[in-house]
Amino acid sequence: MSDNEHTTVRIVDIARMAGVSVATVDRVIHNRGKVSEENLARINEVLHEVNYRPNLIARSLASGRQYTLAVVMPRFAQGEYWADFDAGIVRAEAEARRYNVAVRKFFFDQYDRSSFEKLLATLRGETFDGAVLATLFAEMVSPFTRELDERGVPYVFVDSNLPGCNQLAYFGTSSFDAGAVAARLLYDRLDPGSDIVVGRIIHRGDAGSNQCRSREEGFRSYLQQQGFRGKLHYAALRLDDEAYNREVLDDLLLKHRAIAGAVTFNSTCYILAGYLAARRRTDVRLVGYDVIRRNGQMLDEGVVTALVAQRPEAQGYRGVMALCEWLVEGRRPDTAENNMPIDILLKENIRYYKNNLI
Amino acid sequence: MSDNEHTTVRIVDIARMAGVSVATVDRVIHNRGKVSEENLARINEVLHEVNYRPNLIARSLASGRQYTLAVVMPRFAQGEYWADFDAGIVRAEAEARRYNVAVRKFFFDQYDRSSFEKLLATLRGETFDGAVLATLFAEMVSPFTRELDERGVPYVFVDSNLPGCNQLAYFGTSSFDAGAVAARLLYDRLDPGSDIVVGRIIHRGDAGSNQCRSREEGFRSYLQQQGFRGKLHYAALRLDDEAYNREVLDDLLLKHRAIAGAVTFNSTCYILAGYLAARRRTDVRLVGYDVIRRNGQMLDEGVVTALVAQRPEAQGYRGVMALCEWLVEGRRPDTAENNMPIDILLKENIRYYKNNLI
DNA sequence: CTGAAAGCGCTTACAG
DNA sequence: CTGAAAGCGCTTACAG
Repeated sequence: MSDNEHTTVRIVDIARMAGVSVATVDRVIHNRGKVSEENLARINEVLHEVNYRPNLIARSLASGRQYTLAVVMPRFAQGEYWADFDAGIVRAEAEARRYNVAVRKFFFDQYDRSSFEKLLATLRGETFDGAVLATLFAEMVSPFTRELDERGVPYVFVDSNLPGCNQLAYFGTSSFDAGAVAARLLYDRLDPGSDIVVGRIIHRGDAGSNQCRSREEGFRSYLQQQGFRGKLHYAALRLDDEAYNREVLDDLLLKHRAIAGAVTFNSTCYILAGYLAARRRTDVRLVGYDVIRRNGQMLDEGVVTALVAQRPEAQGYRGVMALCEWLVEGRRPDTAENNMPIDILLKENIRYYKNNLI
Repeated sequence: MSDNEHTTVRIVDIARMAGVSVATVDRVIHNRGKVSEENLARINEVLHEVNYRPNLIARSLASGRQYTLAVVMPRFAQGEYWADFDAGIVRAEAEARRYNVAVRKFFFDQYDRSSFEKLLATLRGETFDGAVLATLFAEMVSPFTRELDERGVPYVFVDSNLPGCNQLAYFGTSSFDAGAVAARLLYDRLDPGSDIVVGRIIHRGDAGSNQCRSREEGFRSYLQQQGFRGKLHYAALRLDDEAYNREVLDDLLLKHRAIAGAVTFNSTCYILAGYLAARRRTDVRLVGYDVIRRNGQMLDEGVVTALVAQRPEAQGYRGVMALCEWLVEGRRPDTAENNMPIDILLKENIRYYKNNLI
């Protein structure tokens, strides 16, 4: 049928078939306009006929186009939740580099909404071709995405999803269902009449993330369905004040003798765990979120019954790669809402969870 | 320091710095020999000095080198365990294509060792640049790897690891610990004195995979540690013979009234589940392996208490990608033994597990 | 609106 | 042992 020994169809082949030059074919492929109607039609026809697939490697090499991605995420210390997310970003970065995609990270303080406000101001002065946005401060993220829409900058959400925005994709768990999972894990080990402590970290200017709120809703909803008859008691704890926390918890546990369960809806369950271990309250079952180092230790030691986790590395990795594929190849993610697996960690399987990176 | 406006150092830059041509630099980079001692030394020095990083995209485009990977795996029907593994292969294939790496699949019948024998004979007549080997028939895989070693063909193991081979890497779970996880999940819901049924599928010429053996060891070891006082009863079941299975199980459950738990060590726990559902034996807790469709359904319906899973897609994906990176970039995997996460699925979190691909 | 030509960074014969 | 030159498939000025 042809004297062409190439198995893959190249632009020159298209050009020859359509009787034009490669430059014209290129214009059509990239919708750059400036092509006569008839050439446009003919070239498109050929393109379809041979099912043309561009060689992305050649494209990348030739174009020399550099993309920059902004990753907007909480500042973190080693061993904290967002460090795992960052590990995913680092992996994606290495891969994206091959396609001339660079990653710039922008940090805010997750416990200080004004820091996020300031960061947004900074972002307004920066240029980038795509953004990965951690949605902790939902009320501020939403309006900011309008600006990105206007600038024509695509963005991806991670951590928790936001309705009414034009996100290219979302990577994270269903917070509501993650709440139900925690409830199941705790309730499996509880009498229906037991009470439960809910540990909460109080921060300056932090009304609690919407993720935590959704988790709690899911948690309560599950208990209700199962006929839970006990009560939930809130313990307002502090991040680095062991003595204070001890006092609060001593008080609470003394007052409510029916307490046999405990839960936190963010990654700080090691605080409650530390207390229970110190007081030798092996009668209280504790369930929390995220496999950060200190939580993992407490699970290992048997103080924590179970952890619910959300693959932060995968969220980071896939967030970056989704933008990368969109920019470089013009390929949209198969699914916009990627509700990722809700992982369950027990003493018996936690040691392998670090090998979690995709 | 330089009038060169390039931020990345290219081969021409190296050549200029060393006072040679690009061809000579290329020879040094690829150890092709035929370079004088002094040039070799000088070029290597420059290479180190500037920390040269080749542009892989350009390399790939220029070399046109095609690699072929052989994936040796069980034949499967839709909805079966190896279909999930295959999904990972397919994803990796799409990615590897960009680097001129092609994938060829070679199938055997996992329940028929002679089929594997035949396949190995076929493989001896085929040429490929790397292989992903599912190690179900361990006794035959080991000697075959000697041949691959001689041919200089790198290989990766999946499913279960084999000692004493030169595998580039292994991707799979620790079968022993996966056994302990199943035991924990079952025992959590059992009285220490209850008996347990172990469901086993009997095949022609199949002595049982070493993966199942290891899982059972881990399972027993956990129970022993926890002070389990009941007995394990084996039920020899058939793949597609419901009537037969019913008879066997009716018999067993009648004889041993203490049975309150059940387990299978391969992916066929839906068989036991089907029986329990039909007989309305809600008093028997069942734990099994792998989120194949029929198992997932039974978990959803509450017949199965928990499933233990091993990320087959990730195993396939990472197996291919590891070989890809080794061949194209000469980069070895960070770790040779990649014991992947052991996942726990309950009714409450299974619906998100399909979004498991990396 | 169109095409010839140079170039992306590397590899590969080929001639010496 | 060495280097000049062509080419991988695509993009990008540039001249018309």
